[in-house]
Amino acid sequence: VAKKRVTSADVARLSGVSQATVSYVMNDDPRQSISPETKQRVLEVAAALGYEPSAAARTLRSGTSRLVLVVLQFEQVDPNIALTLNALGRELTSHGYTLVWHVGRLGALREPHPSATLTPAVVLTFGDTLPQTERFLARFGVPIVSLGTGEGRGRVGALQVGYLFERGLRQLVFVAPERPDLQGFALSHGEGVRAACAERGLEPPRFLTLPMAREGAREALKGFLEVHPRPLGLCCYNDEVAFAALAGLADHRVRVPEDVAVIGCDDIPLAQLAQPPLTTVAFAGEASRALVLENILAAARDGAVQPAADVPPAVVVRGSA
Amino acid sequence: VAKKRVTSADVARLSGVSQATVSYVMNDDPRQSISPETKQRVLEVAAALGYEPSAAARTLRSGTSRLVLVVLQFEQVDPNIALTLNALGRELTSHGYTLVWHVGRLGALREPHPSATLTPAVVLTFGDTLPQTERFLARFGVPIVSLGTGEGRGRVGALQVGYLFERGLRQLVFVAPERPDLQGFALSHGEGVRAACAERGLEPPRFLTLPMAREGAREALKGFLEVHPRPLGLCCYNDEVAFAALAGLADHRVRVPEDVAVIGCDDIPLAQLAQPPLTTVAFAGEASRALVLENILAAARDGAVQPAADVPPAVVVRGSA
DNA sequence: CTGTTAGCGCGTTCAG
DNA sequence: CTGAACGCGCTAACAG
Repeated sequence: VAKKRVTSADVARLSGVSQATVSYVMNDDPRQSISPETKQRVLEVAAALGYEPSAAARTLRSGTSRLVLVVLQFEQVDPNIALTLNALGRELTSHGYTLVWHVGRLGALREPHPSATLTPAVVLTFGDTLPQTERFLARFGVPIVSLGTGEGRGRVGALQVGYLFERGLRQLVFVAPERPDLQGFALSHGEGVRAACAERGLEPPRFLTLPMAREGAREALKGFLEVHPRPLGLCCYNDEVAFAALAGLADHRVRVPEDVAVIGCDDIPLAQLAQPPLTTVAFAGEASRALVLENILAAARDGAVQPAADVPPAVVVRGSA
Repeated sequence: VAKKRVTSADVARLSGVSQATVSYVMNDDPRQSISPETKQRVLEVAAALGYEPSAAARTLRSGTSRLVLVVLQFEQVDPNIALTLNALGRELTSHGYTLVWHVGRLGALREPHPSATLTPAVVLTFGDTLPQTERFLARFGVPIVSLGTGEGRGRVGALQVGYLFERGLRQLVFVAPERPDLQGFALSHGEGVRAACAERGLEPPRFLTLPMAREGAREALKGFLEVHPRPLGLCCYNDEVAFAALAGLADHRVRVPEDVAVIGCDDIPLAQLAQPPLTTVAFAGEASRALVLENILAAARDGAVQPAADVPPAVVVRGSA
């Protein structure tokens, strides 16, 4: 059922002009002057035929596509990241670019980077690009724009410690998730917590890894609570982990925040619906989005690689700490 | 800084063969017999040069890319959907396809469908494709594979009602989210609830729309609870809405499940961590994934449009109902 | 000014 | 295993 594509040649023939003219009209080429009548006619024919220029041919010729690829090396997509990317996608659309996502870990496997199949104008990452991938992209002149870095996570640790310290907590814990796709970020977050504790003369934070299954979280917490005296302050890697902590604590009838204070990170939409409402750290994404957009467009134009946008996190105080 | 791309012609020249041979070797063309030595040599040269075939040229020539585009018309990505798509993506990769996501509503706007820029081999949807989009894709011979339909949501309603009915609840409520990107699905879900109630001779379900902000949820619930006698059974559109309901109920000191029973849908990872653990409806995704994969590959090969895969939902009993 | 001709970009594929 | 045409749109050079 091979429907033959409508090509610019078809449009040219039916409107009685040359292919070149069609191209000029379709792209509003400023270096050419086309009479209004011709322009009109070409556009009408194109619309009537449902002509849509072939992205492949266009990319082949111009050497670059109008695609922006964001690589999310996670198993799931953080709601806030989804929201931000959505907004970014809309803005890019209005600039003629299309934002697509590639979700999932890549690396160890022998497969080519998705950008090989996509030839995007720009690749967006979260500062978690492997060196080999960077080289790969550099070879093809695909600029990388970073949306965030491990550094951000480090600062989160400091904020969490600072807040809990002010609340009078002296015994702190870094709670990490089991998810392997997050270990890199978790490491730098944990490091931030450790450094902040040292800075305040607190003893080094304990490290606790919590499964996301309720029973698992309960068990892991049980052993931990038996060994460590309260009050305790839990610096959670993110809000999901904080939910697991909250659930486990509830199962052990531990009072939050009196006996154990819990602070998360990311401020996911469900955070405010936790029991008690989750105190957490939020990234003020809005402020920097314009900057990110600028970076992307600049990179798409002249391949300039900009530094990562700076997103300052801040504590959102609710009931859990 | 224009690095010149390595082309198949370069590889051909350096390995002393024709471009055609390079192509045959790279694609392992079964209709050609290439001597092992030649093959070896070509592959070595290609590797040494870092040759990567141009996706654009390939697409242009063969008329189809190795891309699979999934269109998610939501603002956020349901964790289970993310997990499923991730697994699917890995499987597709091993078949030489690349799965990319386009997230966000499209439609009313004048922008072209992302597939115009991507020329994917297949488009994946959730049965929420607009007729105009379908026509658009049909014109270019891009097959659509559906990963789910509104029907599925209808069946969810029946399951929720059935379960609550067995638990002795007679006064049921359908709780919808405010998110505009979900109204279509919510409608068919609500319809399922209504039908199931009618079938059992219950009075028609009330409809309640709940904001995702805690205060909003509390307020909305307050008015509702004043008017309606308990016990009440809440059929929630999804687990997020159920969390909002749970939070609001907790704020009003309503006992769950004794006074108000709450059942969600989707079984998101956080569901088991709710207070109390959330009873919900889960889709047994695993079973059907192989089928979906088959559908996609078949569609990519010969453009066959298969019926939507059948995913049977089931109740997961926990503490909230 | 208005529009045309012709070649390019790169991998695929058919007839030798 | 090769030569050469081909897919489709872009654009420099050129003609009316």
